[in-house]
Amino acid sequence: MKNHDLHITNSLTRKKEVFQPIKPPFVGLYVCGPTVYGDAHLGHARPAVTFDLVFRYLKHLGYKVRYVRNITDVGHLENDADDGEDKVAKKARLEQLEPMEVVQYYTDRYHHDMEKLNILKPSIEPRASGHIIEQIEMARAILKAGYAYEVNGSVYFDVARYNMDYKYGKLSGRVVEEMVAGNRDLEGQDEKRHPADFALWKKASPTHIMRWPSPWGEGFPGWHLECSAMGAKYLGTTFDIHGGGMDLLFPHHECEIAQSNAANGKDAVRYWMHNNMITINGQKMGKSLGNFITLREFFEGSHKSLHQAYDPMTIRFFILQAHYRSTLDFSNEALQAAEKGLQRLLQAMETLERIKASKTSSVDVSLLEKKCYEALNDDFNAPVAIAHLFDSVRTINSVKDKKESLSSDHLESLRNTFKTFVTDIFGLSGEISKQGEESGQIISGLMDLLLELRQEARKQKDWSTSDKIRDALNGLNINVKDGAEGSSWSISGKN
RNA sequence: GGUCUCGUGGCCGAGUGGCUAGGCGGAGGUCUGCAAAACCUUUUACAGCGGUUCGAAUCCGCUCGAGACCUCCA
Repeated sequence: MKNHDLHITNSLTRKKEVFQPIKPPFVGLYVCGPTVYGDAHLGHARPAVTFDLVFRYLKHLGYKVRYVRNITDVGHLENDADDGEDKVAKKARLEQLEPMEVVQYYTDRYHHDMEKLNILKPSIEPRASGHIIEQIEMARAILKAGYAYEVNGSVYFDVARYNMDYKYGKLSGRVVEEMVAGNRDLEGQDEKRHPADFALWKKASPTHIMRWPSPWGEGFPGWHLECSAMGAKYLGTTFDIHGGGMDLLFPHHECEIAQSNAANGKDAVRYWMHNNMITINGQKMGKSLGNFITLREFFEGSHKSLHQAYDPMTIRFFILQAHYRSTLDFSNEALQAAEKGLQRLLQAMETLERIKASKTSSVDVSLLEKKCYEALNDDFNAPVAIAHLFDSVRTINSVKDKKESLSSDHLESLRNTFKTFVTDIFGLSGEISKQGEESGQIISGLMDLLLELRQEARKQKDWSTSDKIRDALNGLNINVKDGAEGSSWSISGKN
């Protein structure tokens, strides 16, 4: 285990707290995954990248992390009214598919997008529909404890009753008494005793497709219950970190807290982490607003708002350049800036492999590693760590230009630090390495040959031949750069 | 209406009492057969008003503006 002084902003206290796992070296991390009834959009990439960073960094520090990210495939209703339709079931009805076909289709596509973004797979990826029994058991426990009631085959959480023994609303700062007045009128809430009550189990109407037997008749679980049930099953009744988007803070996470306390008599989560939203024209990118752009559309450039296609790594870097608790505003300009910046960073890493050590160093690079750790220990401040790395990029390029020098110790230290942070922790990788060992080797071999031929032409001042090679490669999005030490090349972004 | 967050230079974004983050863009220069890249210099900041302080972008108050949640949303 590395020595560290990791601080995490806990949404529950709204303060930065020292991170102390319950049972080191183990860490339990639960993150709310997607409801699989549509393609993932840019907004979905935010928690994925954020908690991928958390996962990677905790592992890097030496923790044994069990990372659970669920797939919601049942119980997520269009709205809170009794006639609210299940999101998955609705999609299935519209497309005339079996609900599980919808689930499988979008789960596969989600995985594909996540892989492109170089998101590590979670340790466990449980589905809500695979844990009906656990959810029924939890609902029973809550009923038995007296914090829920049954009406017509549905089970509702009794918020008012719960609030007498615990404090409902401590995460979102809501007060139960005040929630009645502010609540909008929703039809079909007759069964609930209090507007703030929420379903643990819903009776299935005769036409409802997704249904399971339960002590209360055929039905399906409420949305909030799955996370509580699956978190407890795989991470224990108390675990370290629970993450998700800020928009889930209320009611979803508030309900989770209540369910866990009601069922187990204690809080399930030590540290609540919430990533902020991605905005577009200053407004939240979201499904209901219809202003979202899917990740596939970004990768292909196939959305009318996009001026070009964006590499998944550009998206990843774009997200890492902002702190996870800040909103991040999308625009083509901002993404293009991220694309250029990432190229500069990755190019410097390649340069780092090529430059040769001197006897002495003219610059001090020993502090870089320390500064990067300090940044990440401060609530995973990736943008600050990246800024430090960019400072070293300038140094690296100056060494390449023979304006500065590095000793072999310093050079080695820089290489290690860049690999650790850029590759391992930030999960950023260049195009070439992703193409597989074999084809990558072939390409670099071919490029060496081409550049050698071009160099010979240049020696003989045969500019037409040398420019022809360069222009043709340019046409393939390969940039040729002539330096003092010969020429180098890189693959540029797609246009 | 309630709860909360935010307003930083052309753009994206760190910072949260004194030491002008960083990236992208613009301008000038060095290098180069040309180009690209790189390097150097440079440009425009902390919404407004008041207060606390030796000192505020940073703390407090007010005003204006934007957003999130209160229904599903990452």
